[in-house]
Amino acid sequence: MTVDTVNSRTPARTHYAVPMAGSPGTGTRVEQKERTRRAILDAALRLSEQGGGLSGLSLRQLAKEVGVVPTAFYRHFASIDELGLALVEESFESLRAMIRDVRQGNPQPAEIIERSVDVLAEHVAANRGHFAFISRERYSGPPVVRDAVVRQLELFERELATDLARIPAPHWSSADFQILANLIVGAMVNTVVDLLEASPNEQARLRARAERQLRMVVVGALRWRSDWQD
Amino acid sequence: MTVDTVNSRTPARTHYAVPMAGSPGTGTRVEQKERTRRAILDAALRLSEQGGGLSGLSLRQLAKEVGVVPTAFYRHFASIDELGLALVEESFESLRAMIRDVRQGNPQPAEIIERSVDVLAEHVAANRGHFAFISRERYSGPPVVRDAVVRQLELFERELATDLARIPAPHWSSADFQILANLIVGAMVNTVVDLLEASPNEQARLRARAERQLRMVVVGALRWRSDWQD
DNA sequence: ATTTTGAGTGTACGTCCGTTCACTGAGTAC
DNA sequence: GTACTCAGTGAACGGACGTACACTCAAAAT
Repeated sequence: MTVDTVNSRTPARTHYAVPMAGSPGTGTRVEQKERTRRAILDAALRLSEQGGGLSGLSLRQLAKEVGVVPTAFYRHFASIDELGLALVEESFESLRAMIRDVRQGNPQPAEIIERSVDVLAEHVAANRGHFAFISRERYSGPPVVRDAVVRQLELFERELATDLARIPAPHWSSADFQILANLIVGAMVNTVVDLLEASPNEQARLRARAERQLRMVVVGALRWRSDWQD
Repeated sequence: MTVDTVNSRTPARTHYAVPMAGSPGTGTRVEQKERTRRAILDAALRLSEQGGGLSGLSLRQLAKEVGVVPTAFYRHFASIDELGLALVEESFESLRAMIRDVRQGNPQPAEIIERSVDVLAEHVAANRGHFAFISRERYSGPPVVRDAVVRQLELFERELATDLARIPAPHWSSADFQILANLIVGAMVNTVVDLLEASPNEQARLRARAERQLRMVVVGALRWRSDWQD
């Protein structure tokens, strides 16, 4: 019986004991753990983009993709919700890297729209997973994750509003900047969603569309007086 | 054995044979079928709003909510996808009723924005389920349903573009109207999403925001010349 | 009065799910 | 060199899922 148990388990080791793809066993224990954690995060992004979002993701499916037994998941996250929160964090880090990228280089007002859209398109292409995650889980997704995304997006919107407040607009209240920021963020999120499932030449069209929309909005904003109505 | 079978099945009839809530058995057979169909559609809207969207909806859950045995579902729809398509149809019927409601009465350009937003808010409040369904399944949701929603939304956008094309704007191309319509529809869908989970006094703020955004966009549009750039 | 129809019933199946538990064994601290 | 730690294993559970199948029994058709 003892022999039986040993025999039935030993071969499994050759399949599982070194679970990660690519460069397997190298490194210390914490490095190995981090590597598995990354593999889980990546697999979760990949699978939830194909399947029905994060809520439609199963532990077993995820574990199989990573090359690990289902229960091993719990060594890294207490639940799928917590995994989701980590992905929110990561995805918005992507987004903040993007605006940092926009800012650095040139604050010339004339080019800023074109440059913003270019950087947006680049970052969306380079970080599909993160942007798809944000725009998807914003509406579907486990309530906790959904709330986290919405909160981060509101934060981002407020930051944009304070940025916008530096443009010279005599008759504007701070509420007006907030409203304008909401409009712009909404339009850009819509652009991202469309970009994510567009062929390369459609992407060019979408970039042109985004630029024109931003220009329209900015032109409207410059002519706007908050005391016109209401 | 035969007796056993009969005995074990007979009592169930008293629970299920007249399944619908409210006014149960009245009417012809086709009326009764229609009543069950409606109950399924309503329950699907209700449950998918609480749970994880239409993709997170289970046949058994749905059947229990309706007060019917799971397999009875197949008398009305071949699959959940097909049920989803019926809901898309119904939801966009709601939306078209809304724009009909905007049009009738007054085409005064000065009031049209205020009236549009008012009607939007009313219809969203009156048809929560439909509007929530559209904005949710647009991104999550079974691929077939998702595609149907996206297609209908594009259609709606094109209709708005032709409506807009009647405003006097000398330097506009038809592509410009399309782009403007996209911007407006996007902003309104965002408004709907926010309205759906807002308290009554927040709803007033959101209506004011939507009005201002529309005004900003329209002001920008009127000053726009498509030959400015690109 | 009879047959036919079909919405709804109830059982049973195989599959996947999340989570528990005791375990192994290589890397680490002592 | 020994003891400890802990990422990963694998079996087992109870429950929910979709769907098949044969059935019932009033309403509709004849």
